[in-house]
Amino acid sequence: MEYTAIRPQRGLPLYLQLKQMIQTQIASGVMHPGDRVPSERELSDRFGMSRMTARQALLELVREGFLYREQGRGTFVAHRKVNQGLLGVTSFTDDMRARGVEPASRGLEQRLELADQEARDHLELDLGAMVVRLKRLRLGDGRPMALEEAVLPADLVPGLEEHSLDGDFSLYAWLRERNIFFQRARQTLEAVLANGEQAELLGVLVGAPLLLLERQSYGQDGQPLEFVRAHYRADRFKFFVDLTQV
Amino acid sequence: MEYTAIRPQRGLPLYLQLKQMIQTQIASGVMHPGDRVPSERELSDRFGMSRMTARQALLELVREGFLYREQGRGTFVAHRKVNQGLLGVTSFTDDMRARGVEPASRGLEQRLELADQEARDHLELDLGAMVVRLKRLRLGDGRPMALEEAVLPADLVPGLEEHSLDGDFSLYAWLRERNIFFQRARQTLEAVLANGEQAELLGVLVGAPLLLLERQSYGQDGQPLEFVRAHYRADRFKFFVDLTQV
DNA sequence: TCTGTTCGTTGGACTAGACCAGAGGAGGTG
DNA sequence: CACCTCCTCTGGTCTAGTCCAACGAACAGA
Repeated sequence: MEYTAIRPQRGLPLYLQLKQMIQTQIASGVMHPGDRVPSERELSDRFGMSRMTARQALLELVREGFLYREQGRGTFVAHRKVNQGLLGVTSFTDDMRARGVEPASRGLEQRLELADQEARDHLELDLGAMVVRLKRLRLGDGRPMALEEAVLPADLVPGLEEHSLDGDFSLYAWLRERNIFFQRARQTLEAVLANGEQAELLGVLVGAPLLLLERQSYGQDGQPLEFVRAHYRADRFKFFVDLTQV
Repeated sequence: MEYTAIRPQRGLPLYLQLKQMIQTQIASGVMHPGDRVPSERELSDRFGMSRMTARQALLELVREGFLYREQGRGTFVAHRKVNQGLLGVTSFTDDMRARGVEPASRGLEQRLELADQEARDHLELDLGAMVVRLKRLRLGDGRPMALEEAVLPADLVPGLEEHSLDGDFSLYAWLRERNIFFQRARQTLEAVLANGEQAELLGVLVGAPLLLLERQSYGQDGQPLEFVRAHYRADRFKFFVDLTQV
């Protein structure tokens, strides 16, 4: 753990500053899963805060899944990546890997464009705002699994429209590297029938059953970060949702 | 808020005792949604504990969705019932009501029986254990929406096998009244085709698309509480999942 | 070599205070 | 009457300690 000065932001609570510092170190790769985080007493000594304050930062990170604690041993960086940053959803990548299938993607569309009505509604943007639109074909072991279209506010993701979408590119990992985390999401899941374009790209017959997922994700300040619409091949896909009360 | 003595259970942390007391009062109907809970200072005075200890109990209940707080005003009993007790899933009842459809049920099977292999696996039971099996047809505005089969350990739900399943009976409400809460759940969702029995009961053609949901729920001690397998009419059903990082 | 015991470290629980900021009611003033 | 100020209540943050329980390493003895 780096020895950084703490009071960089006046006005922001101490425990939040410490929390963000640790969160950044995990996200940036300074600390790895399994690494021990300094103890409550060590942090409070080092940063000149009381133990309860350091404790509050650690407990929040534990609740959010970034750390885990073992009495008598210490506090450690969590292995599971909180399902790509959001409790409860399993991402395409996670789900595929969990079933021993190698995930990949093929970029279909990728452009910076003027937000249309639907995008403005979902992302709470004003007329004239720009968005980045990504359309990808998701593959599992090389076979088509899903068709996914994501729209993000352009000013939040500069450079995204030029990044390669092929191979094992993960949008969530890309965002995480830039310290953009999801805080909340609203997702719907339903069954629909494949239209011509979808059928062709996914390699099924027109009228085949597809799982349609729509997700609206919000960032840490509550601002909309992305809107996703994905069509999954019903015969090759099953959703897992892990739900925790705490 | 009732003035109950606090140290009824030695060994159990004070803040957990307070938390359980408040939780019980909400579940039992002593306190209603919107009611103000005593302030941190009032609770600490009344029960002879420090403010931080009372605070810990309140904050945990806030995190679990039973209470909400407003700075300068107070702490209140939450209106939303955390989606029938579990963050993230919308229950059949909630989802129907949200769409302005009146939910109802028709009991199909209901019996106390020896747990079969599958039930023992899902509920972590020993050979010879008994389970309660409930099979219901779920209706929305009188029309068939889903076929639901739930299996619960018999010793945890005495009397359930004799309770009427028809009308607006809610299993989760029944459990809540007995202070049985879910703590964790694992759910899968996939698309399947209707077989003969399902098609007849749901009023669709054989081969029609259905959404198959399987859920395994765990109680506050981590013991399995129920296993549910439900088939939803794809044309009439859409799942909502609200996901929160905190 | 194995088997306890001791001891330092960690997280868990708890105390008794402090100051701040937001909400809202009680009064006073125009 | 309408408006403003002040005072009290609330939760939010923070301090500087205490004692306990679990873990594990170092150590001592059979």
